[in-house]
Amino acid sequence: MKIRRKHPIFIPKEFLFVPLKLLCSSSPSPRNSLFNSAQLSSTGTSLSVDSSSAAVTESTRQRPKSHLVGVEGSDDGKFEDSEIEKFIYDTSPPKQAEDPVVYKLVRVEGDGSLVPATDDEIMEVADLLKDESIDMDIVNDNDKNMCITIEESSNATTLLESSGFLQCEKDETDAGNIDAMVQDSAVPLLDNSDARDIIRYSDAGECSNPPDPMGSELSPAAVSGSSKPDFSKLKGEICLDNLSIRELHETFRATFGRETTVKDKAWLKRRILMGLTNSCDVSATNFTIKDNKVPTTGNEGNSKKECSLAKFSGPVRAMDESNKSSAVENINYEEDSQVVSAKRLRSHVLVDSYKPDGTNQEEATAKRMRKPTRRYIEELSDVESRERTSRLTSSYRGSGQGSPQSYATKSVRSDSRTFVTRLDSFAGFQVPCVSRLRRSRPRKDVMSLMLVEESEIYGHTAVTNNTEGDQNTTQRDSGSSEDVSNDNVVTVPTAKGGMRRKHHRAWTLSEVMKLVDGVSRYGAGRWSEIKRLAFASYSYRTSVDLKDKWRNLLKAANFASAPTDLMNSRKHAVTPIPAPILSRVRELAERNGQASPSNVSSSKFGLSGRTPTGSAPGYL
DNA sequence: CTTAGGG
DNA sequence: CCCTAAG
Repeated sequence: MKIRRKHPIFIPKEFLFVPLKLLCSSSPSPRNSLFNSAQLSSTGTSLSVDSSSAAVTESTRQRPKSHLVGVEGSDDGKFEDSEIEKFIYDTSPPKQAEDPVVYKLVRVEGDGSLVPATDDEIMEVADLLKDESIDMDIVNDNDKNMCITIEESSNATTLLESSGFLQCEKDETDAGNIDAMVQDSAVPLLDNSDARDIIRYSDAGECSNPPDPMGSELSPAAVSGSSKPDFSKLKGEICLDNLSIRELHETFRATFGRETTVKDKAWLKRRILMGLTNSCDVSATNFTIKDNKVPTTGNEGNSKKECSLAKFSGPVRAMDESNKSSAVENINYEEDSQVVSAKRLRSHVLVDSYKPDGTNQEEATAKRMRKPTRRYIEELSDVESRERTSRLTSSYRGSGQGSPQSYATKSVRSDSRTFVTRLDSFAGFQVPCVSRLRRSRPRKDVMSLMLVEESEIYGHTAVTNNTEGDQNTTQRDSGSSEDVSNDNVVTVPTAKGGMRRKHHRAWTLSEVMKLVDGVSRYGAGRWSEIKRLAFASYSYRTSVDLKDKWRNLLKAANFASAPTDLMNSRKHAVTPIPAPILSRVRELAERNGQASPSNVSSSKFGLSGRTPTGSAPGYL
């Protein structure tokens, strides 16, 4: 048998696969009512808490903010839009002819209404599916248990990476294995020539899932119960509130094609509603971080969700995890999903394992703990690491630098296997905190600087004093700035065998000018002042940095004054500091009674007179 | 914490 | 640039 891997299918958020049966049942109610009742919105934000569980349960994972609705239904042809028909795969298996599942691709409008997808849109999605080499099997077996498998048939590595999806059945680092698998995997069913192939019906036998997925994993009731979903409950206005548990169960079965033993009415309702929207916005919308805190406490909704999620067994949890991962990744924090326990994704999820009392909460919590961040990982030796960490803790704490109290707990393996990096105090979440291990400066700086700095044109003094703008973690972080952390970080071998980080950020001319200006204004030595006033925007320059730079400038200035050749060579090579600036430096140095290192004797001696250089007299 | 100086 | 010793 072919080896197949379940994989989320990524569909633009505006799109939905909606079973016609549900979408446009012959009921009197408008076709949109169903979804409106579910508070479906194109952004998915209103689909809070419950959507997650629904999504998870359906096991059709996709990128947050995508909706993939999969519910059984039959086409009663209410959609007149002919183009949609193209998307319908109406050749249901012979045996299932009486009750085929027909999906339509629809677009979700901002107001939550559904609009039949146009040809272009269909193709778009189709291409999407195809590009990702995914195919989705919808198995409709005799028991009416729906089995949706999304399989990935190529380039697992890329996909996994891009989706933050964890390699489920394999070892994370085993790329080769993946490749091998990929080659073994099924040829995509998708064929550009026919979008309908995207959705395929097949017998249970074709389901690549482990044998007997239904029987073994579904509650007995599902098997023994009436073999055909009862859609009656789904017709017309959905008014779940008025339904009894019993009815809810019916509806549930109609919606998901299987039974549930859950007794929780509210839960059932949510599940049913959400099952229709099947959004994976879990983390994206619900896990928003506010004020550096994850609203877990006191938020019934969230905690409840957690519970729900926790209820699901392995596969589901894995997906949940991946969800989070990708969500996080959307904010652009690279990470290795390390859902260690991630099993394979399965379409048939065990909803039935849900228990209203929320027993496994800790498990969920534990799961959420892992939040890999590949960056800023210390590769220091244990010794140094410890040293540094302790240092950081103590100084940061006391200084009230205000950065989230999270510390790199460390470690990476060169083989790309990243491990836990940061643990945040709150909610056991690891917040993608981009604070650098920069000594004495863990806060916002990182952000603010990126925006300014490099943008400056060399030699141009136009220093956009962007105030300490606290560019919050929310925005940005995409292209531009990364460098700060990535590049410039050179590891220098230490005597003890450890490696220490060396952040090198070349001083731009404008910075130098600012520095000179600052010195002239506040005087050399008052680095903290200068830093605060003149370098407010250059948060990455510490007062020490300024001091060092000034020292270097002095050296350069005094050195450059005499030999021209050397100066030139240096100019081109290292720091092309314009003569005028050096002059000023010299002038200032002299004014401040600073002796240039290399010139000590001379200055000390013949300082009675003004410095020879034609420095602008009376500057200041 | 800020400076100053050495590495 | 980092580290540390001194106010």
